[in-house]
Order: sequence, then structure tokens, then C-alpha cells
Amino acid sequence: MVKYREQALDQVFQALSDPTRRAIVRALAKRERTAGELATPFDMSLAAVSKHLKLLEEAGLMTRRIEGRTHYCRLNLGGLERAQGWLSFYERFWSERLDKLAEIVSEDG
Amino acid sequence: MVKYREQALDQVFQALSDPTRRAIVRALAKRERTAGELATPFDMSLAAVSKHLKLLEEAGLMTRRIEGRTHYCRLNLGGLERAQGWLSFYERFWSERLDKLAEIVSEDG
DNA sequence: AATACACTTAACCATATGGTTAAGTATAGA
DNA sequence: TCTATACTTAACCATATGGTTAAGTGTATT
Repeated sequence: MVKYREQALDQVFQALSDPTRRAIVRALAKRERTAGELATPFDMSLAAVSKHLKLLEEAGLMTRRIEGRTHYCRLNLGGLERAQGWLSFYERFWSERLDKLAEIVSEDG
Repeated sequence: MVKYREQALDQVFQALSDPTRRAIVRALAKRERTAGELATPFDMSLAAVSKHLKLLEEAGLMTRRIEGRTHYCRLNLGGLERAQGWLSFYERFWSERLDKLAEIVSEDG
């Protein structure tokens, strides 16, 4: 099960490592979009975007609702939470750093 | 300069998408380590780990201090901050979600 | 019934990735 | 000075990635 989590992280970070996919995530952050809507801003084929969508879905960053012939895509917070979760492990470093800074600042010697 | 930031994000997320590299980051989180120390836990050649270290360095996740023939590696918070920064854009969604939950819970109708 | 639309999937291609072994570089120790 | 140590770099390989075009699937329109 550790394996599972590891692979899920692989997928999320891998998904976020591509600028097109990050742009799609940002677009989805605002509101639900169809595959076609998502594709138009990009200088690449619909087929290429379609593959990105599949990847985002598999990484747990997106869900899809099919209505007739159009695919409505929504942001899935699961993937983002997973990434955040891993990174939050390091928040203590930021805190520690801030603590040290506070110490230095408050030194009255 | 947007391009620059984008590429930096590509590199950070790409670096974090590999389990070996994440493990190295975790190891560095505890304390400074030499390249050799970092390599021993893994079932792969030192050369392979060396390439991972180079990648982590380029992604801004690690720095290196060479003393004689040994390379001392340290965590570089820059890369982690960059990743956190991008993800923190979405924190408002978590907040919003929590707000909505709070609303629902507090409904007295 | 025929055709346009909104997609996905398949086949293909060039380049990137993650590993290997072998060779190279530079310092430390005998 | 010779050899061991602590690495990196080079050459290579198999598989993954990110794009293409062409074909396929299913729904809407006329």
C-alpha cells in the first residue's frame, strides 16, 4: 500500500511536470470545461489534448462526465491534495527557519 | 520570464515524479549527506544515483559542496517552495470547500 | 438517411528518461 | 609513487513521453 501511494505520487507529479497540463488544471480551477474548450487555447491537435486529459484523469487531477457527445471536465482536488500532502512534510522546515529567524531577531545580547 | 518560471516548475515536478528522487529529498531533509551515503539504500549503481543528484540540483532541490573527493549534499528549499507556491494557488479551493461545509453545518433551517 | 460534430484510439515518430557498464578525474592513504 | 576511494561522465539500451495524422465511435442535425 506504500507502493500504491508512491505510484500515485509519481503520477501526480509527472502530470504536473508538463506546462500544458498545468494550464489545463488552472483552466479547470475556474470552472468546468469541455474537452474542446480546453483544447482551443493550445497550438496542438485535439488528439494531443485528449491524451493530456486522460493522463490528468489517471493522476486523480480531473474527472469527466460524458453527456451525449461532449465530455465535461472538472478539477479533482484529490491529486492536488496528494501533492500538497507530500510537500507539507517540509512545512516544518519553513517553520523551523522562521523560528530561527525569530530567535535571531529577538536576541538581546 | 514567465517562460523561465514555467520551465523551473517543469523541472521541479519532473524531479519529484521519481520515487528514488523523492526518497533522496526525504533523506536530505533529515541532514546533509554525501553522494555515497545517499546511494547505499538503493538497489542501483552509484552512477544512476549520481544522475539523480544532478537532476535534483538542476531542479533547485539540492545543493552540493565538494570537499576533497566527497560531495556533500544539502536540501535546497527553493525547489520545494516553487512547487508549494504553484499548489498554494489551489488552497483557496480547500478553503472554499471548508467554508461551504461550515455553511451547511451551520444551517439552522 | 446522410452528414457534421465532439470527441477517443491507433499507429507512428523523435526525443527524453532511467538504468547499465566502462572509463575518466581528482583526492587520500600506504 | 602506486593504489584505493569517491565520485562524475560517456556510451549504450529499453521503455516512456509528447506530438502528429488517420481512423473509429457515438450523438446531433438536416
